[in-house]
Amino acid sequence: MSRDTSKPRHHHGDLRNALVQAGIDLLEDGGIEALTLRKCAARAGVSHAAPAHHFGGLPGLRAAIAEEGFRIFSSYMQEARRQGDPSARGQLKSICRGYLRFGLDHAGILTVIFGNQGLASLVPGRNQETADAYQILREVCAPFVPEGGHCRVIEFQVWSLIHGFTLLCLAGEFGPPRQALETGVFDQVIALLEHLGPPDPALRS
Amino acid sequence: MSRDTSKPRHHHGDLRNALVQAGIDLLEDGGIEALTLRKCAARAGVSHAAPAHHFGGLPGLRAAIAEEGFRIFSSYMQEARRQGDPSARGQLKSICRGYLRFGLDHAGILTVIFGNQGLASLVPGRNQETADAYQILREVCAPFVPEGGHCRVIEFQVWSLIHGFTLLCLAGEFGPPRQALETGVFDQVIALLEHLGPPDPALRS
DNA sequence: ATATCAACTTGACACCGTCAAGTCCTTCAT
DNA sequence: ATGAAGGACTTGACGGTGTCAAGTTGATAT
Repeated sequence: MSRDTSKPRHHHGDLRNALVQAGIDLLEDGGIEALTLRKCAARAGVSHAAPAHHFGGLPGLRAAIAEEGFRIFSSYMQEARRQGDPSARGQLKSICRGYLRFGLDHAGILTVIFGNQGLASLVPGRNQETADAYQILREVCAPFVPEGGHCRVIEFQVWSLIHGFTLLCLAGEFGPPRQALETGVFDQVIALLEHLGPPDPALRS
Repeated sequence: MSRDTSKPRHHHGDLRNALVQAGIDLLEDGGIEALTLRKCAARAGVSHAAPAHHFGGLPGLRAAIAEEGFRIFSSYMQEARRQGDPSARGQLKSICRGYLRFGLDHAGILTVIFGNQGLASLVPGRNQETADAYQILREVCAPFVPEGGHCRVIEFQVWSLIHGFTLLCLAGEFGPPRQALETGVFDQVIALLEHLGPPDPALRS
């Protein structure tokens, strides 16, 4: 027996998650401008002020979506590492490719994650998924850290390069975004990574 | 004899430029969220619908601001090239530094220029200032293009690296943004450029 | 059975972008 | 000089938005 839906129900049960999912759907459909507290509420079938109750306001909703978005991002990174050539360079190339693919697949989520005030302010102290994604970057970069060098430098270099490339692709600066993955432009750009310090011989393919 | 300001004047004379400047001021003060047609109008002392008359709507205002913003960006690039070490690598480092400095000085403008839909859609066919800024990048990258290589590849690599680093700095991913310029982190990151192809001997310092 | 309290609704407010209609002022043809 | 034309700007209205205060519902604890 299904519940009566003709009258407003006051305990949705899982409204918070439903609102986050509704927000992600709006984001994927209409971009960052379409993400609205009231539209989230309407899509979840609740009153217009319900989201504010759970998230405090629009920034809170964005933070919750960023958290979930990072979970998706992390899954892209893990999948990329699984699929990539097992060599150190193959792994690095593959996660860069995964980064770009995530950006093209989920441009709106990327905007929310790294948008405006940045992740740092959205999710103070980070969360598990953030740490997971960054850990993958660390691991894949590790073989390229020169003896006595700072691992952060390599990570920052790789992160900056692929992040910038992804955003400029989305902005259309390199031509039609989808084309970037299919043509060789992407491979040529990350070819710069070939010039990184010599990978650990133990991990060389 | 100054004009009567007690009654609304219907021909401002230079309202379009005044509105763009008001918009830039709003952007610098309160970030991208503070850029509003009505606030622009108020700051310029005109009615709330005046901006729409000149720019068609909010996207049009953003496009006009992006155009002016690119002029500022271009001046940063030119100044950087003037100040940099005259060697090919010194020039490259200096314009990267100029890019980052522009981002830190004018985060809101950077957001408008490369935000969301990207410059490509904002200024179809680009304009002179856009071409100027890109020309500087091309010139500074030229010595690093390997024989028979595609110059676009080097340009895309450099652009991606510095763009990504700037945005991640602004997002706070590398710690307090201002610190990035002062400490050596920035130099370490763009040290990746040291691995670019050998500069033209004629331009080597 | 009753009190408590979180979950959600309702209603209001100010601000926003946009549109239609109106007013002012310049310019240009006569 | 005069009048038509039209651009520059105003006024007023509309629906959508975030946020707040107050109310209502329903599960839970006593």
